[in-house]
Amino acid sequence: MDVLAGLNPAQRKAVETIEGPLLIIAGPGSGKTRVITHRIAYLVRVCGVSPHRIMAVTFTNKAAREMTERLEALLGQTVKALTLGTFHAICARILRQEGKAIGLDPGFVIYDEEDQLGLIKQSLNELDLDPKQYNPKAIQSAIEFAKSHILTPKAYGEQARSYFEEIVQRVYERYQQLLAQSQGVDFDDLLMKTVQLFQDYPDVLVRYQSRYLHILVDEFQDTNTTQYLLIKQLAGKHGNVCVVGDPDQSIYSWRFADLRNILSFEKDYPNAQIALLEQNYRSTQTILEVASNIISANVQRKPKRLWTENEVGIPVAIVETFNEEEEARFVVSEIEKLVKEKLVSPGGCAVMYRVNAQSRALEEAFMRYGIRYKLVGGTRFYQRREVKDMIAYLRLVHNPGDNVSLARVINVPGRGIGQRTLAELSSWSKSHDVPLYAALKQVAEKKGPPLTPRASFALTSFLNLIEGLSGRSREMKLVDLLDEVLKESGYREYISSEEDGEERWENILELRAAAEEYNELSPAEALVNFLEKISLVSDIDEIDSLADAPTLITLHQAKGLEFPVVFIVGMEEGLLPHRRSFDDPAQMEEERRLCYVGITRAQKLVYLLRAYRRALFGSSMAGLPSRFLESIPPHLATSKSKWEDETREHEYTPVTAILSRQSPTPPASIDLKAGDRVRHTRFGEGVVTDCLPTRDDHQVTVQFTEAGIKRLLASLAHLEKIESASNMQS
DNA sequence: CGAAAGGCTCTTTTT
DNA sequence: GAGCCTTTCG
Repeated sequence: MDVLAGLNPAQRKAVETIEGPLLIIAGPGSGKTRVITHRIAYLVRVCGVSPHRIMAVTFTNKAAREMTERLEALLGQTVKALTLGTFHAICARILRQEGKAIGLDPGFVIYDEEDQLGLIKQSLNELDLDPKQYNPKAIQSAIEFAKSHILTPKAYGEQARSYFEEIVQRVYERYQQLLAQSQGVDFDDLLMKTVQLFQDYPDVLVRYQSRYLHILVDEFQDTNTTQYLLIKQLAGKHGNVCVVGDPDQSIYSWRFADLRNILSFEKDYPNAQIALLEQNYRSTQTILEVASNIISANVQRKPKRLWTENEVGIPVAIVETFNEEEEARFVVSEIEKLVKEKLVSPGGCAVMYRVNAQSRALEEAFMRYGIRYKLVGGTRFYQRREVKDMIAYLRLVHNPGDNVSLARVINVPGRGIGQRTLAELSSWSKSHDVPLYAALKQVAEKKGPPLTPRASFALTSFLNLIEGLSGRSREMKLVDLLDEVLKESGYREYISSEEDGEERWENILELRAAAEEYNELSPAEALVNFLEKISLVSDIDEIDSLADAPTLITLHQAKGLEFPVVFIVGMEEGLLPHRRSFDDPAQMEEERRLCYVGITRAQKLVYLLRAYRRALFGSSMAGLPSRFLESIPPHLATSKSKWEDETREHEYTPVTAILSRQSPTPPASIDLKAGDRVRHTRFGEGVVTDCLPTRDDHQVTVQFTEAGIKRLLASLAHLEKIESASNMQS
């Protein structure tokens, strides 16, 4: 097997350069995943590197899974020895192994953002701070900022510049104490604590440094400072670090991803080599040109020239509707039309938007037309209340010290344990410096806080419930334990009495099915592995990703995907770009990148829609067209207003008509015809074989001496006529 | 203790 | 328009 076969020169360089630091700048659709997998295969197959000594970091579990599959297909063997996963999963593994050194219990729980917010509110409460004055979400974000920069509460306090930041420091401090009490960590802790571990224990670091001969990081433009330092630590010995990314697709600065990581990689690694992947295999020339025009307006950017050998394609459609309902109707009926004409399958269409709230109008329209659709995102599976409740029970059984889970389910289903009782219990446990669970035990022995007999009884029966489950958990299959929890806690009856009980019950069954995969492991192992998996996975793997239906997705989530046809809705000032970015040029550039990411997902067709009025957050408001639309050269687009003036509809040529048009509108004159000799900056010299007028341009077919036959758009290709056909004849 | 009612906020969300 | 929180009342 030749792992270099079929790669273009730039890709080849990216695969073959294995010594020292390498920066791969990979434009959209440039075969990035292919390069990464081939590179690993090259290391293993050609260079004889043991998979055990390679680390590959991805940002999502999905990406990790896909990479594993492609790699196994390429190598024809499993790659278990390879360290391949997300930053968080890799760090969690290291910390379970080595965390004892920094006082971390190997059985630590990983709390998600909701748990995190709960702990922040609790901290505020304990510090007598008003959550109305100090928004818990803002504090959550500030703590995330701190942890993304390896700032401990103390260090954060030292750099605090405002009163709010001082408040944050106090909350952060308390919050960490609460986490420690429950032997819990949050997502950011996984990264920060690993870096700290390596900082404080050089011998541990050396072990890992020595092991990893080669390190690969995907989506490098979205790494934060902590992740950057982690990679720097790990690569500290061998220095073979390969990072892959595209600054133009950096859209997570609000999670403190730092574009400087990729922009200044060469500074930090002076001997770094660079591979530029600029050939696009995904989109038409027109789409690529539109995208390039949009992104070029950014100032904070290294210029990059994307090109493609794909066909010229069709102008993007800019459509204006009266409101979001009409916008949605247009999308749905257009999809229906395209599908009917067999131009695309339903699953080849995607509708993208800035905020999740926009999906509602679309969903309604799809439903009204009776067309199935796939909604990506929304409330994720493991975030659902009932699923989290069940997980909390399991966590509690596994680790009774888990105060967060205990607080979550102590009165779910209702057992008459109200706020009053809980406050009593928690203040008692705080003053005696023991976990809530220990306080419960004291209550049962009548040594706890003074409570009414009623409350006392309720607490004791909850304790007995958990004790009983814990006792039996050691010899039960995970699924049986789950069933036991459902039965003994009364959750089953509770759920069926709920509003949408049926749906919630089905989610529980789904969780149960996920638990069944752990049947072969010992009860203890099964529980631990199950809990680990679900805390690091955001969703059950796209359940009906196989269904042939259009996808509804946010622009953020669309990164890394591709579709033949892409609709971007809500191209309005305030939405895309989002109003929150108005006063910050850096954020405005990120909005632009977001738009760029959306457009570059498309292979064949792009529709950009905007509504004159839009109902969002209750009220309906008129909005101006997005400034990003102004970056699109008019000759690359067709526009249509569906409402302002019905006569204007005639200006718009439906895509279907363009696709099937035989005799086009009379084009503007052009100075090229068949037989002309021309020169192109990239392809060199050639002869025009055909010149076909399009809507307001010309598609020129050229037989190049070196590069073969290419179809080019006259306005873009900058063809220089070097010899006229008539001259040759005369 | 818990249900009902009114007030406030509101982006994106790989882990 | 919905979800979350606080307040109020039975």
